[in-house]
Amino acid sequence: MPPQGPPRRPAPADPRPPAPSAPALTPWPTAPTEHLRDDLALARALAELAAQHPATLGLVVLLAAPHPDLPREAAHDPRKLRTELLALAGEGRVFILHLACLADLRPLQDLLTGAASTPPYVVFHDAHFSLAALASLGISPPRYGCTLTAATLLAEGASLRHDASELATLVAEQLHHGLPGQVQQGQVSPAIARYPVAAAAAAALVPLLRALTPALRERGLSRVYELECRLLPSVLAMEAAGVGLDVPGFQRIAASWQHEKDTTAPTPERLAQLDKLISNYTRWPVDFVDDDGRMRPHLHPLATDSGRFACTRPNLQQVPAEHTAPGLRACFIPAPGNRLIIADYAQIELRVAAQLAPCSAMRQVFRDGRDPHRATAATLAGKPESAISSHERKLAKAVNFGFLFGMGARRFQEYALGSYGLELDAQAAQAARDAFFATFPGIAAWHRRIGALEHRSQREDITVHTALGRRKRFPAGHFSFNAALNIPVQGTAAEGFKRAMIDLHVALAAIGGRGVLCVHDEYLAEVPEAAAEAARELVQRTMEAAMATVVPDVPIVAEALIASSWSDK
DNA sequence: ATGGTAGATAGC
DNA sequence: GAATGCTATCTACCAT
Repeated sequence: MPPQGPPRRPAPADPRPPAPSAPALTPWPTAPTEHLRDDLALARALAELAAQHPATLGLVVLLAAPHPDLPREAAHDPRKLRTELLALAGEGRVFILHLACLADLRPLQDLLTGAASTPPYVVFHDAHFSLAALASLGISPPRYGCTLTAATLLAEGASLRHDASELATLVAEQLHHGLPGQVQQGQVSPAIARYPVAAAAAAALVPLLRALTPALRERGLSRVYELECRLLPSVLAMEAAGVGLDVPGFQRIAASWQHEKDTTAPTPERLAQLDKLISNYTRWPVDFVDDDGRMRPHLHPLATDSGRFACTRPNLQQVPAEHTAPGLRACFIPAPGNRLIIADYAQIELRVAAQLAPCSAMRQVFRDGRDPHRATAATLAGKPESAISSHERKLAKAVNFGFLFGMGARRFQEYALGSYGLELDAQAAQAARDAFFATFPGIAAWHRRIGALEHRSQREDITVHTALGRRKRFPAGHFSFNAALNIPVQGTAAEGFKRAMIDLHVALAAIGGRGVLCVHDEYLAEVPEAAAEAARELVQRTMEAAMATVVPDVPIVAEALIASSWSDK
């Protein structure tokens, strides 16, 4: 049961001395382990457990050994491997369920879903992983917690330091690596070999979460912990749904890149771009398209410091847009008889920044239904907003996005040229920066406040947080002004988006639709043709309402449209 | 061979 | 005083 996250970028050097080496996994008394190898034993044991009305259970999933020809990165994938053992702990007892010997899992289903009474609270170490494994057994516990989620949030984006968090990490490490005695070739399976560790971990999970919960509360992390737990069913459903790919169309596009490279003598820049496209995407149909023509990337809701999702295998959050690779997004399509709903937020980062800074001028722009780019352009050009040309607005858009998160005038020159094709001299760049801060004084004050942390950061840790309390800690000497501006904004937007995902999962199911992809502030769903217009409005309203709960003082606008592919506008 | 890092480039 | 940020993945390179 390793943590399921993607490979993280290398952690920044931690200035503190290394943590003492992990103690052996013996802080928890291990109850005698009871093996359940037949349906009768399972039914009897779980009936005893249920009779005691255990409020809280610990549950650990061990997958079967991967087939030798399975790609290594799939070796811990609950979607690709069957579950071999469950370790279930509660009321001082630990059961090992040998699933290969069990034909009828209804007693487990009844216990975990509370068929007879209130469902128990099930503690996982990695709920995302464990719920995926249980889902493939047809079991979806409605009440659960997650020690990995708690530990990750308590780490605050820096290296794990909290004692209890180290315990959580230890559980995962032991499960992954700490085999008690090496597996002998041809003897027991790796899962069987690990059952003592799984049993100990299952017994540890309840006290572990009990230790972590007050820590979450003290750090103001309870709300974001609850959010991350409640989010998981929508993530699992989205991963299970995947998104349809027009494989022949995709292959035609890939072939056209190859053709262009051989035959058209492209510029060095275009050649580099073509090489990148070819190497990145040509193998996608082979590597990532399932037999039903759908791609099912792995979503990682907790893998980033900001709270945004990461996406891997493949990363569908960086599929080239129309201007980079014409026709590519057109290959992402709904199932037959369905339409796509494509929805995203309008200027979400500016709106969140207006909320958090706070900046009354920027809030007022949005409350008036005005355009923030025209507002900046008006200051810049000394004209009323109504008289702004499209060129002036284009410049102001670069100004707003560039300076919001602390870009300097010099860097802005390159940015304006590279991203917007605008040539500016140093004076014009500085004037643009001045105009931005003059238009939005609340933003300027916010930047000054964050800037003032710089010198404190030399000798003490600095922590910033999002609307729901997600924290990012910069260890002393490792402060980043720009990240301190950006992370609360990105993170707050991510939290509103995650709330929307929870609500959309429920709302779409009611009309036969389902979410298929999420890209930071963009949500893709597929819905039956006949429900498309109702779904479009539902998605738009749901997204706006959810974001408004974390950004209450600025109007939130989401735009949703009905489409036949991802490229439709 | 395997593993880690830097730099480039794609997305929002 | 200045300073966009957050990602994943590819290639090239260097180390073991």
